[in-house]
Amino acid sequence: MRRMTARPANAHQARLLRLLRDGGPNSRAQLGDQVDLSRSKLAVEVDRLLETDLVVADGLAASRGGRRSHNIRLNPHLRFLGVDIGATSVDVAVTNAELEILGHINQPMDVREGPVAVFEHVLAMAGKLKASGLAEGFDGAGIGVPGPVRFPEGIPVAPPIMPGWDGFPVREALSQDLGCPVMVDNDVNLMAMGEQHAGVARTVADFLCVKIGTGIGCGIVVGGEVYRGTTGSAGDIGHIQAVPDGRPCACGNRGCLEAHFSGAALARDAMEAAEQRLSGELTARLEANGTLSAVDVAAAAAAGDATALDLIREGGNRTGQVIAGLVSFFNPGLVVVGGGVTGLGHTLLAAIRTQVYRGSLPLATGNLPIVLGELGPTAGVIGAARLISDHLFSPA
Amino acid sequence: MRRMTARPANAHQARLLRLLRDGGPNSRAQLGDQVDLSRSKLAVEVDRLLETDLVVADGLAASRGGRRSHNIRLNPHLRFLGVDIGATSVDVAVTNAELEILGHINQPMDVREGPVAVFEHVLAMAGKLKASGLAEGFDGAGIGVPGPVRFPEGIPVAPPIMPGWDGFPVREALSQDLGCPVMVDNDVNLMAMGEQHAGVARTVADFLCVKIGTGIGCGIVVGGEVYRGTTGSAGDIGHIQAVPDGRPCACGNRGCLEAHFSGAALARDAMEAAEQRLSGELTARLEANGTLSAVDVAAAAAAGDATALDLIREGGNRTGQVIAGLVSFFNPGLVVVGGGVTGLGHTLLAAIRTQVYRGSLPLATGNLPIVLGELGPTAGVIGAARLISDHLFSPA
DNA sequence: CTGCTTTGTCCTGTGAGTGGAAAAAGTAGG
DNA sequence: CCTACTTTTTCCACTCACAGGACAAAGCAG
Repeated sequence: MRRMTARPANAHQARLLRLLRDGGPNSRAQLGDQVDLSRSKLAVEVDRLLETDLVVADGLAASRGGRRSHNIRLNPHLRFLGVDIGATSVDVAVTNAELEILGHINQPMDVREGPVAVFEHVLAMAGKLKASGLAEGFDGAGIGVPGPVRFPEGIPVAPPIMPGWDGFPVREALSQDLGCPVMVDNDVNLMAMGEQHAGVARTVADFLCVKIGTGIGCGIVVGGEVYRGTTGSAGDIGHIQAVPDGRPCACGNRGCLEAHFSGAALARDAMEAAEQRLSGELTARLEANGTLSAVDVAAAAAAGDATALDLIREGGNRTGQVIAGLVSFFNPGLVVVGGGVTGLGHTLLAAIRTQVYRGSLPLATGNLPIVLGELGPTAGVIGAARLISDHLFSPA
Repeated sequence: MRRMTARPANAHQARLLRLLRDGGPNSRAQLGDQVDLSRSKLAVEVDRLLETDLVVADGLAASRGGRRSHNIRLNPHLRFLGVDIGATSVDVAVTNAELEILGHINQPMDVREGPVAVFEHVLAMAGKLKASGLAEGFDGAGIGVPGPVRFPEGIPVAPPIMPGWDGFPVREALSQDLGCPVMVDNDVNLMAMGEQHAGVARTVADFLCVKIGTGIGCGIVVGGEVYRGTTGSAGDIGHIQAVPDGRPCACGNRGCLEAHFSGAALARDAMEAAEQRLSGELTARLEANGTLSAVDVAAAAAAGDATALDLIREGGNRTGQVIAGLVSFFNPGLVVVGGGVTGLGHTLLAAIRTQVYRGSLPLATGNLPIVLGELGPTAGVIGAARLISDHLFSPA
């Protein structure tokens, strides 16, 4: 199929496209109820969208008591590619225009291999998805990278954990390789957008999305829009000081949150505990695999191992203290906790909640849900698809 | 003079009013350069504004090489009232429609007297300004209160330092008493708007405005707009934990920033030091006045008193550590420090800068100015006038 | 006094958008 | 099957905002 290049010609069309994206197939009459346009105007704009092929007719809707309305929907052949590059693995997914995941591949990989090597893999994965018949091509792609991004240009800037990416023109390069429009953002921001689109944050305008993976970051959503800060590094909370004169961190300071709790820190702590034979469960796992990761800690905790639980609780406390400060400052309507370590589940969440509810004022915490993300590993790729669709479904 | 009740009829008129407010008198031709409207359309809108009396003709402009253009300006009889209620004093000012201060009164007062008593004073002060011939009446008033506000309704909610104000309908009551539209906001937010309108933050879209007075608060500006949070308590950084297991705070926790550094905390520390005879300067002042305030510490520091300087430095360090965290999180383009204790000047600022530049990542601090507010005690009232003018100069 | 520039006004054309009328396509009830 | 009522869709005339050109008014430079 020829790829779509059309873009909405005006704000009305953009509005309609987003309604169809978020609400699925819809009758013309239903659309009319949601936008404030006269029937005539609506008909004109819908007809123009049909001409662009972005939208197709989809039979007749059920009657609402009178003449049946014509259904329309986004072209079912539209395909978005969502790419979520983590520190140690990559997720690639294909979605339709309604941002439903049609296929999803995860593959371990080290970002430190550099952009060229990583994108080779990504393109291969995208190729595999195409080959399995899910897509003939892509109409747009969203890319998440684990570091700050100069958003308008789609270029990583000074990313601490991915040297070699600094200044690499991700957007331009991938746009070339994929032959479609591309948008690039921080992986944490994409997770926030994912949870906003299809997860727990659907109805909240101002919220925080804390992602605890190899590192720790925080997506900030203000008035329904991701806030990226002046240089694109907003939400970089991993290097907030959590422990005065605490552990040395890769950034040069001491006591950074990330040095005390994150996938990497947790694995290291677990290894230490295992070597000191503090925990039978962890020691056994270490001897079995030769190494330990956050997953092992989660499993040990699930098995009731006290040491593992203590590690999680202490990390949750540290994280909760930092979040408590952010809650006081930002007064969000929701805090979402996600990322790799969410396998630690409710032990972690309980520790965070305790600290936040204790450390912030009642007015800020009174009606503040603190919850785990709903989408797990798909949040990032859904957010990526959402990013590019927001871009494409806006007036040219 | 009859008070103006007119409001702009559309976004174009609102735009023009704001241009005249921020840029002063302007010729029709100059306005044409700034808005993207045809000359005919512009002429129509300007004529309509002239009819409303919000705008008046103001002679001929200098020639720009051809026919001279007609100047127009906001009606010079328009008057806004700016009220900044602090914990221990109140500022009331009259401005013209260009938000220039025509008269300004400050008066000591305790907010804990409650809203009725305070507003009696405020109305008396407004009356005094009227009596001195600065205004015949007010076309709008902005009110700042030292606590969280449910913004749309203009009602304080659960303000810690002003019991008795909780739920008091400030906006409605004052609107009645003054006979003009009223908007209410947190005093810190108003300070931020003041510095944005006429101070150091004129050209910055995303910035933080830290106000250190009796308490500590932080105005958050995102994309040029004040961010107030879900319940109106955003920026309430006084109760972020700055010292683990630190001093007990009025809020019930320990180690809150406000308990360790603020006008009140500083005064108490100074008294302690004076009583222990650690500082001749402070002891002398204590004996002379019977009490000490932040002003005394500032004076002692200016005289080179080591104890006073230490107090300031330590407070600055604590504050700087908290701000460092906020900078990592928010990635602002500017940090403004203001409020009562700015008398402490560069000693304070240096301590804050040291902590922020040390404690945040280079990408966030690389090009981050940290400066003192430019407007001093007038920031609040200018911000208040700006608040109500933004409201009035928007489409009805 | 003569060109040239800028500013303001007038006027007409265009395109977006509204809202009513009527046709088309249903449902519900006799 | 027919009738009365609903909802949806199309068609059309009308309004309104706005752009942009023509032209007059006003000023500058020589």
